[in-house]
Amino acid sequence: MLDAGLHLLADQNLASLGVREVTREAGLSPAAFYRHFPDLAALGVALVEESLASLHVMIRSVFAEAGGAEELIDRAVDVIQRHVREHRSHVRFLARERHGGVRQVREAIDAELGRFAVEVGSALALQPVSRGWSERDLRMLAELYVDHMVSTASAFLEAQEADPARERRIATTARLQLRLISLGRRHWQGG
Amino acid sequence: MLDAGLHLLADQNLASLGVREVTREAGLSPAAFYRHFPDLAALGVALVEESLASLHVMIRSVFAEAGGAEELIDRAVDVIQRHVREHRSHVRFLARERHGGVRQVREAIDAELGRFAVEVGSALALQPVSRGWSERDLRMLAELYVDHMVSTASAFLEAQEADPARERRIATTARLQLRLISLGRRHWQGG
DNA sequence: AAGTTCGGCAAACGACTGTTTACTGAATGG
DNA sequence: CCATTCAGTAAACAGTCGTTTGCCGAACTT
Repeated sequence: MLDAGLHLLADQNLASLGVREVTREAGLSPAAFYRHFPDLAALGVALVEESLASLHVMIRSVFAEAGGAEELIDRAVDVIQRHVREHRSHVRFLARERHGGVRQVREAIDAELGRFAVEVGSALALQPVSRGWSERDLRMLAELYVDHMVSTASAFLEAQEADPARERRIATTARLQLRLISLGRRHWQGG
Repeated sequence: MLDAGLHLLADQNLASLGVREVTREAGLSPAAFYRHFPDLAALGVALVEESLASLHVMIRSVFAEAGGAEELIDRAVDVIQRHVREHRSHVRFLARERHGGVRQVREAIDAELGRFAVEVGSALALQPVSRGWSERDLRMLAELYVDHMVSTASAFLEAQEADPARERRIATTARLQLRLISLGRRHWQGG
């Protein structure tokens, strides 16, 4: 049933989804829906959880093996690109509902994205480059990285309908941007 | 009628909006809608145009008077914050429909955001700091700024429901991030 | 003054909606 | 082996929906 919903949300958004629509897609009767969810909002929240499970795995795989700044950047962009490719529907759902019409879902996504920033922050704190950085500056940097990741993922999402050239352009741009940020990081001295 | 739509889209998204709903809000009969738009998508596109008109004015006001990097950063964040405050509905609409369920609207927003990046790029090219920058690097930087602006505006949007403390925190973070980017810019040498 | 466009209305069409109810068979557990 | 939970069904409820049609007054145009 989650799969049915996700499939329908490919070109629709949660607020315009119908109970009957979902059950029809799933091959069930309308009443069956209420056996599993009270609301469509509840189904949305369930989809958020499903979508974000893989995200934390993803970030850890970036910082898993150490390496210079360049390798880290390349690996990060690669991981984002692959993640969008392999979890297209989930990523699209998150992008769409992040500012969508259903508050519960919006808040669930934002909360999870916040936890994500904290996780990135801890990983950054362990890098030698961050020696002497204040808590506040570290959090600011983590948020910058997360926002950048979100933007990049969105860009991949729109491109990745069989347009490899545009896809490569996005990857190149993302790498350059990360390199510029990394440069700013090395010359940072206090806020 | 545009106003009625915009008002309803405060807690809904375009795909779930109904013709009857809009006309009811506008105090007209359902049939009246079709005198002005063939579709609800058409109404959406009209709203996009209305929403983005003020954006170009806004950016020009940032670069209007010159000044050091610091003044520019402060002014940019100020302008974004004020813009979100004064055009709340329009900004919310853009954020919501940028990845929303109606393709025509999505594409209209993306196209306009692209033109926006070009405009920022030209402005950046005029700054002394950009001497020796390649076309590609300039565009990359412009996109980074635009993405950052979008993220910041979204953050303001969620906060600005009578939560001034969180609002200040966002402004501070945005300024720090821009300062870090500016730092990376000064030390950039070719891609 | 005559004609035409413009923006509005009420009414009607069938199709689709969310949700509740009462019922059924299969699995589970004591 | 009997009771209970689980996951499903069909049918019905009163609404709402998008869209078309025919009609009407006011405002321009010529």
